[in-house]
Amino acid sequence: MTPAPREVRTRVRMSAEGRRSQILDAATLQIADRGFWGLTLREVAAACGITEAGVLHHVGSKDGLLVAVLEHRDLVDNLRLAERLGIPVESLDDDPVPVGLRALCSAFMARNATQPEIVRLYTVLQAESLNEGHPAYDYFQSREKWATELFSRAAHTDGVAEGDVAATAREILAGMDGLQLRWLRDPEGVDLLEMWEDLASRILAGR
Amino acid sequence: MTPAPREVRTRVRMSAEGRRSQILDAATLQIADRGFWGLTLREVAAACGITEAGVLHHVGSKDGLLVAVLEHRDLVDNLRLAERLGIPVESLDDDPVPVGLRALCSAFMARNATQPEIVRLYTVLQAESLNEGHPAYDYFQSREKWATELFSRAAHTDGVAEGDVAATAREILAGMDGLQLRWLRDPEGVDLLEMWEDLASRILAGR
DNA sequence: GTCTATAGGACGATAGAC
DNA sequence: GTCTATCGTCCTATAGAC
Repeated sequence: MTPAPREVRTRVRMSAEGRRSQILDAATLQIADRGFWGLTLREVAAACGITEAGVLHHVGSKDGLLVAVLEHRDLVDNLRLAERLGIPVESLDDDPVPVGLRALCSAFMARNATQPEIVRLYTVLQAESLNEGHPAYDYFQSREKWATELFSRAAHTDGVAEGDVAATAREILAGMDGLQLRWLRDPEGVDLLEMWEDLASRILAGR
Repeated sequence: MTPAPREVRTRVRMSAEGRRSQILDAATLQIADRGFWGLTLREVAAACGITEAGVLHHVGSKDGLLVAVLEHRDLVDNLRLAERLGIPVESLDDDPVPVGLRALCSAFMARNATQPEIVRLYTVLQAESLNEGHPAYDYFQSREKWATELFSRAAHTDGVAEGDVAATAREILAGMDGLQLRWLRDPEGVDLLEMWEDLASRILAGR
């Protein structure tokens, strides 16, 4: 018997940037599937056609991979949101925000409806990171604060009564998360945007 | 130097029932902290003062442990809910339900407010199990169905317009999940029941 | 009912060659 | 920039003694 010839797979050569973004994409999917504790460098490496050492070269550590994924999402998703609103990204941080609460909400949900995998990523990590020991604990604490303030500013722009602003923002964020959960569990059976518009009307009625 | 005497720890003898319930309690806390993928038999065993083999003797496998935890919660939590409503557990399955929607919701949330660790358990598993490969996928699919039907029947009892029943139930469940998430992230900063009563009023206004 | 012992992998990470 | 090789650890599960 002649020994099977050592298979020399032609590996794809990539630029550092290209490889890194391929790694982030693979990790994003796997975190959405199994959360951070279920993420393995091995599977990410396999999906990219390189070794675990290769992955670590680009992101440093498993924690570093998570951070990189979240930073990348912040960048991309804020851009997509601003695009839908027809405003520059930076003005999301302006006070007052150049857009009303209802328009902001709709843009948010319309964007999310186009990327279920990303919504699932956030849903899983948001729950997992309720524990202080989770590497994304701080990230999600400040993300919640950021979102609350953004929606509060938009509520203010819309003329919602002063005392109601914080509660309104909280109810909106809560409703979004809850509806998205149901949409992810049964994407065919429910229409995210239709559910949202109905709930939003009720939350905002009379304020 | 005399060698340190071999420490013979007096192990606590327990009945099978007692040990099993100790195991379920320990697993409940760890799943709430790290989800199913982060759960390890080692830590559960350590918390109970026995070995991994000891844990497996009682629950068969890691999957079996998760199932046992969820079945135990169903039993206990439904009892606590029925108690608050002043009805027997079985009548939760009656049609019509002997209780109105608003009362059902309030009892639900009042019970949950007393057990944050359990709420966290469900929050984490509900997100993790969005993936079909998760051992609790089926459980949460049927739990969602069960809850939707329960709240729909209560809505019907309350006289909510026929066409609105399903949407109402969905919005209520979504709102509960979303508010609980915020409460778990900042238990001191927000009042779960106060937030809920305000949101519930808005969801139910005019139906 | 719980133990010891162990199998048999999977995991994250590092060092150093190419 | 990616590899091979390896370390040391953690993991679930089984077999069989006590």
